Amino acid sequence: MYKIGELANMLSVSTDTLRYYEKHNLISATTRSANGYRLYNDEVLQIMQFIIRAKGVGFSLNEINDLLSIKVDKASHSCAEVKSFTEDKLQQVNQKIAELSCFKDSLQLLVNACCGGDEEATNCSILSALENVDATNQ
Amino acid sequence: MYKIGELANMLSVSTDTLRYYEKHNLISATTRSANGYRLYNDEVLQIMQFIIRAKGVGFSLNEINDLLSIKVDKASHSCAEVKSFTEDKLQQVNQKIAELSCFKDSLQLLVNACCGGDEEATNCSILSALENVDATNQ
DNA sequence: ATTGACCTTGGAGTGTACTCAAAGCTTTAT
DNA sequence: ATAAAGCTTTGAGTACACTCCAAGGTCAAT
Repeated sequence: MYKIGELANMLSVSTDTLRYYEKHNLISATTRSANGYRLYNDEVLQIMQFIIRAKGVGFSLNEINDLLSIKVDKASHSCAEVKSFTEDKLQQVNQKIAELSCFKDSLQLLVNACCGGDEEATNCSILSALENVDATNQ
Repeated sequence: MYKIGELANMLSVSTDTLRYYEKHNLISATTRSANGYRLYNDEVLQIMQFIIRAKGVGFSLNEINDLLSIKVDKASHSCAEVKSFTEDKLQQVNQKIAELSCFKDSLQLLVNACCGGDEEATNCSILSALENVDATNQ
């Protein structure tokens, strides 16, 4: 079990951030010690890693909350709802991947163009590089 | 040339947003009409599309500004700097793609598990699905 | 000529996601 | 035993990215 400072350290976030996420129901302390200190187990560590990743790719804390609340439960009456919600998110993720692939290709073009050929710099900005990528990729 | 309302409409953003981006040097009006109205050409449209995409995958306006300012210029003395900056961004993008791929696989697992097999729901949350994906993908 | 939809600027207000400070209790180290 | 570091809560402050409002000028249609 980790104290809040230990967990914060492992994740490179502040203790304030962990308390903020608790307040907004993204995580909760596994238990409290006799003196009232928050104690966390590895599951919370894992959830936090998920949250940090999801934030990094542009999901808001609300959206992350939605993602975390996805439960495929045999007994659930709302299985169809869960499925359609998850499918929506899947499509969002696919869209993000497609956009990032465009970025990647254009950045790669820039890297290749720069300092590569001495004589010609065919792409002089990320926009002109994107133009090339857009043209060939779609 | 488009007036601000026309451009905003094409992009599904507000005119306030366009003025906000101008104030923060992400875009600028191509010219002004005699009466002081902002007028935009297709280049600005393209830049805005880039900004919207980049925002969608988690880049801040400051980072987007950095991306937009990448210029591979034969005459530039800082070609090496540009190259290394671009390579850094490329790595960031690759990282984001890798994380999204994890998300994608785990969401796909959830979609498949839900309402698919009548008897078994092997993955009951995005976290347990992610566990499976992490284990097999890395 | 006047109504309504559009544009201008400047400045205030909002939501999200932290971040810091105050006042006080607990633990660890010297 | 005392100081430093770490924990608690509550509440205020900050940065980012808009979003809205006020006061006024412009344009197209009736």
